[in-house]
Amino acid sequence: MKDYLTPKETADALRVSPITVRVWAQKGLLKASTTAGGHRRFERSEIERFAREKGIEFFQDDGNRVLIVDDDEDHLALLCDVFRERLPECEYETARDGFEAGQKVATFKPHLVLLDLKMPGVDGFKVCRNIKQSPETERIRVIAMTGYMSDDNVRKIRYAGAELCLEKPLDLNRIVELVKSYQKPKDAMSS
Amino acid sequence: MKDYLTPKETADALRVSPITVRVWAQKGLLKASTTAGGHRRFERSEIERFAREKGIEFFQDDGNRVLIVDDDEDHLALLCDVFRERLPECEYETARDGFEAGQKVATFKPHLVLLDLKMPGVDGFKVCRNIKQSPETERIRVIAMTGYMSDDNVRKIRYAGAELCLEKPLDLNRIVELVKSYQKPKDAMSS
DNA sequence: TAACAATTGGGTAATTCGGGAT
DNA sequence: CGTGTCCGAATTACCCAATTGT
Repeated sequence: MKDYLTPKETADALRVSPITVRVWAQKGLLKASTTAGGHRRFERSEIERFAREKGIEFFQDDGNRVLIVDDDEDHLALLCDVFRERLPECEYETARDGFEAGQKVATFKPHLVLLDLKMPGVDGFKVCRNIKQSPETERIRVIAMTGYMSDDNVRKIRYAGAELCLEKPLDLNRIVELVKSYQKPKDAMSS
Repeated sequence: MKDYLTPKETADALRVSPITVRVWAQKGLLKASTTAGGHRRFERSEIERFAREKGIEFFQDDGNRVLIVDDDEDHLALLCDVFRERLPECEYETARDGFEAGQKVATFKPHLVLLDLKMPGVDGFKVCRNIKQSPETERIRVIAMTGYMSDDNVRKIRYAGAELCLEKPLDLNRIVELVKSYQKPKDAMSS
């Protein structure tokens, strides 16, 4: 996912004409960098700031992005393949440890995280808590996956903010249906 | 660390499509060497020259950013305070675990990471390796800190790509001097 | 070595951009 | 305040065979 937008993309995202975006940029309301040829580029974060300030909506959130976090390479590949085939309309990214998960959450901005809890050296609970604690990421849904479905585990992960906890081995049909049901709703009633 | 960039990497750095980079290369605006198969490779210094000549801040590399990674809240606060007082010209961010470290590396884009290796549930070696493996972050310097300065630890962290490894408790004067010495050089004479 | 996905180069056409006056 | 139009220039899309990296 690019971290910058062209003027037209920015205009589409703010539901405004490109000319208006240009004027805003000229007035300095919307900070921009420029390409070598003088065309403007806008940082995603800057547009978010501007939209928040003006109280308008930022419509760049098309597409459903799913981040799969698992330290088992094979398991990761399997999940990816299944999802890509069954839900090709989503984008997928993967992470093998906490660091990667943090990077991908920050750059890929997933709507949904499939989180394996059983990673040696990586605390899945902590990852979940981190996601849910920051205002920037708290709206990301988290589905936990664990091989040890103890009451304690379930309580802890729900407390950490996960939507639900699945037991491994996974019922692939079920999880595909779940992810489908967590896709971004088409009617975004805000009132 | 690679000293050349592919067209796509160059395009990302200059916030432009690969096609545009190709056009620039064809016009001779951007000097490039070619592989045996005819694909272009761009030197980092050449890209910097081009960016400077066109007057674009191609990475807003004004300011020196330091990320401090430590799971000990007190230690973290202490280091932060010391640095803020002794090196007020730098910006500082903190991370308490791998996830946060990933997030901060992606968003804060530090030039230097002070990395504590002794974090339960967080593998500092892995964090270092992650940073050094990705082209986006490989240029970030890493200074490791450990309470257990065994030969094995030192070897491992150097192998993971860290610049050096310090023993805790830290010599604060020394580490301040070190960070100072790792600041962005002011004279980037290219000719 | 073979296979495979992602990237690249080349050329032309289409789109988008910035600026300014309106 | 947001937008349409004109123009020259910058950027990108599209085609497809070849290259690269794993």
